[in-house]
Amino acid sequence: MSKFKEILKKHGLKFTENRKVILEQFVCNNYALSYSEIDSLIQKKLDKVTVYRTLKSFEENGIIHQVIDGSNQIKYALCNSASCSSNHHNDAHIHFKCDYCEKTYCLNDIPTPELVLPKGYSIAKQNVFVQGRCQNC
Amino acid sequence: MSKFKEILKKHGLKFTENRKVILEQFVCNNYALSYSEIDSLIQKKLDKVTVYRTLKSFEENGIIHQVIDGSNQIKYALCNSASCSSNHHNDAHIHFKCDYCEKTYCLNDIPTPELVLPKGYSIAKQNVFVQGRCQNC
DNA sequence: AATTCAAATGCAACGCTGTTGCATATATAT
DNA sequence: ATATATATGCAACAGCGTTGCATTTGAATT
Repeated sequence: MSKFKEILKKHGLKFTENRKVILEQFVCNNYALSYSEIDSLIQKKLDKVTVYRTLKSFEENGIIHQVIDGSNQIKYALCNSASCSSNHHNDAHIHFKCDYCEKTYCLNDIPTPELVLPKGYSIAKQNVFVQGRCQNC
Repeated sequence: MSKFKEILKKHGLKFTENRKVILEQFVCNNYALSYSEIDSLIQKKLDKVTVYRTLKSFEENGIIHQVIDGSNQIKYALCNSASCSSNHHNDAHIHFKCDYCEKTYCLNDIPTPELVLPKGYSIAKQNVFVQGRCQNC
């Protein structure tokens, strides 16, 4: 069984050519992707509805997670396979957006810091992203 | 001189009725506002181009700063008057988005934490926002 | 108070993001 | 080979944010 088929199966998704093509982009690129980036990267021309729905089902099944980087587009990146499964995400790491190459990377090894908020606030989720210059720029 | 006129003057902007109306929303609401929220809050019907351009000039002149809260809309909140001026923002505090009332607040007293990144990354700006339940919900 | 001029505003038009409803195609289990 | 649930594509739509251009207006000057 191909690598991509395996990943899809493991997360309870049918294998289709379109899903393979989209998943491949996440596996082969180590930065967060938006719809428009995926559309540019792939050869096969997919309807945008297909892409958006595929992204949503990947997210719901623990394959990818949303990455917020202030771009006003929804971006996604591969989950750290160990920690995420269907309907239970665990992506509490920092994201880094490079101001030069404009790519946003998961820093999977850097957890989000512990914060203390004023009385009355309860924390459900933390989002930390850092802008600056990346290793390659 | 009215309060609003004073603020605008101090930041080098002409006083206009439209600017007054928009600035008023930021002064009277202690949470971050998007274009559509401003449009709903104000009585006078303004062209959206005017609102967007006003927001941009407020930002450029140190009156408001962008607030990223994963909503995929540009939001802004008043700057802490002490620390921001034209073309020099200093808003390194945490933002809190309430999952219940869906408002995003500046926690001006909670600075963004110090982070240590892997070799090769340099930090220009940090963005931290926390989701959860706010004081009022 | 009238004049002037740069700056602010409004309008029209546009491109992009993301979504919904519905008809058709396809992966997989039988 | 067949059946069926699901994936896909198409059409249409609503909202965000921007640009170009013509008009209006704030405020400085006379």
